[in-house]
Amino acid sequence: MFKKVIIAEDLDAMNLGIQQVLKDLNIIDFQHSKFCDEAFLKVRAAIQKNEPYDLLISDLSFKTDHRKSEISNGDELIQKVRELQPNIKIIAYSVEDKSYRIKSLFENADIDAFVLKGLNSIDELKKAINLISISDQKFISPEVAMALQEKSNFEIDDVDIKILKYLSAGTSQDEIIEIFKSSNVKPNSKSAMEKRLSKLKDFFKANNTIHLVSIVKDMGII
Amino acid sequence: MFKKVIIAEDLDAMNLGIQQVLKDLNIIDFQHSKFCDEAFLKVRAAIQKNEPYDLLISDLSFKTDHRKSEISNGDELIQKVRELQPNIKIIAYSVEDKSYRIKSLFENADIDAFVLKGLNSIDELKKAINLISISDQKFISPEVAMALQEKSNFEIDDVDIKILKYLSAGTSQDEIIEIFKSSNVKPNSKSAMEKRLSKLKDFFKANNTIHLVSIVKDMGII
DNA sequence: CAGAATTTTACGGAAATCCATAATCTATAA
DNA sequence: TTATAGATTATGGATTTCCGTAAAATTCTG
Repeated sequence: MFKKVIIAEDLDAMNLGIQQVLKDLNIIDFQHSKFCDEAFLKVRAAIQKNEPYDLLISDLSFKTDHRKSEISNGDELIQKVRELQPNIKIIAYSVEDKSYRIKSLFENADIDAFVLKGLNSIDELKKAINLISISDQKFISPEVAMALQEKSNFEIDDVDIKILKYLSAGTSQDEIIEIFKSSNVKPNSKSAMEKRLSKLKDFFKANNTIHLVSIVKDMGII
Repeated sequence: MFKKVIIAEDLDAMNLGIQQVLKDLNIIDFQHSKFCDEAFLKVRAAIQKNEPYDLLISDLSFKTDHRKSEISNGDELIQKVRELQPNIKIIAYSVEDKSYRIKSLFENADIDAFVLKGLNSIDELKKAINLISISDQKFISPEVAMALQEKSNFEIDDVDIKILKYLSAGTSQDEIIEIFKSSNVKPNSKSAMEKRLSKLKDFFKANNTIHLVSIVKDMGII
């Protein structure tokens, strides 16, 4: 079982719940941070003291603070911790249920478990901790398990995301083309833009561009 | 101090935190529901048994369940409980920080306190409970206190919301007009629609309709 | 290198939206 | 009743988006 755990979670009420879980599992050496930056510093300090954490439980979304922070969300924190300490086990514990993001956490940050905050998440969190403490298996909440199976034949690339972000920020298609041209983004013709949008609308089953932006916003893609 | 409390909160980890607060305040008679419908039924049952609750602490957003539910979110629950039992005290406890929605809770559902889930929300929750238990004062988390001051000279009415919702669902302006006509919504001409949209875009400083929908989605208005 | 396949770009007409102006309707007060 | 202000609707033209077709460019393949 894990000996030393760090929790990154901003909501204090939620923190209490997680700590209860750890106590139930007889894990007594744990610390928590309400800020990503702080959590990262603690991880680094622990390594330098040669007493590294062996488990990170991190939320994904954090309240944006008045003070400027290096790391603004859980995804980034997880990514940086993984780079710093490749052997640490990481559990993402979040209400985020969009397969796109969950998939990316497993693929890019190589997390060990994804537990969906929900009606029975405390049990799942316990299960996840137990499982990954004794093996290298991955744990994922059943409600979102299919997220990993879903392989979309259609890949959304960075340019697509860029276009969608510009659109949702009120930029017209022509303006986006101008921006792309002046910043040397590869396909930058009116036709290419229209074709991309058409594909996106097709893929997301959107009736029009407003609908498309609305959908991808809901999905957390932008 | 309150004698009998009901909590409506779906996330179990969060529930633990709230229950800890109540215990700290020596409130022992409390129940919680993970579903809005269930919470409402409990409130009604308590009234019929002549042992009504004197405090409701409710989250705003709930996981949508597979089973169809009458009441789908905290706003509706609060509204219905307020109608059923006008003298009950109500605390909304949520991460929602959009002034539009908070304002509406105080004005339409006459809630007694709004506590923002955050870094120090447990203290605030205690303060809120203490305050409204001994007086009829309102409590609101300092982070969002200005929400109530903000008086917008421009009123967004139900038709505006309806239009924005239809737009974000992929309905074209012409289609919305048809829908309005066949359901006898008052202003239902192309011009009226365009004028409304123009005012909304002006008010929200949106460049175009995509931008507008994007903004109001971010603000939680739709 | 030649040819094929794919991607990018160009073009044009249809449709939708945007925007300003004017006409019509409605309610209220003199 | 009539005048007037405000709201609703109508109209038309400019702009933008939509969508299909086709040319041009690039990449892939043998």
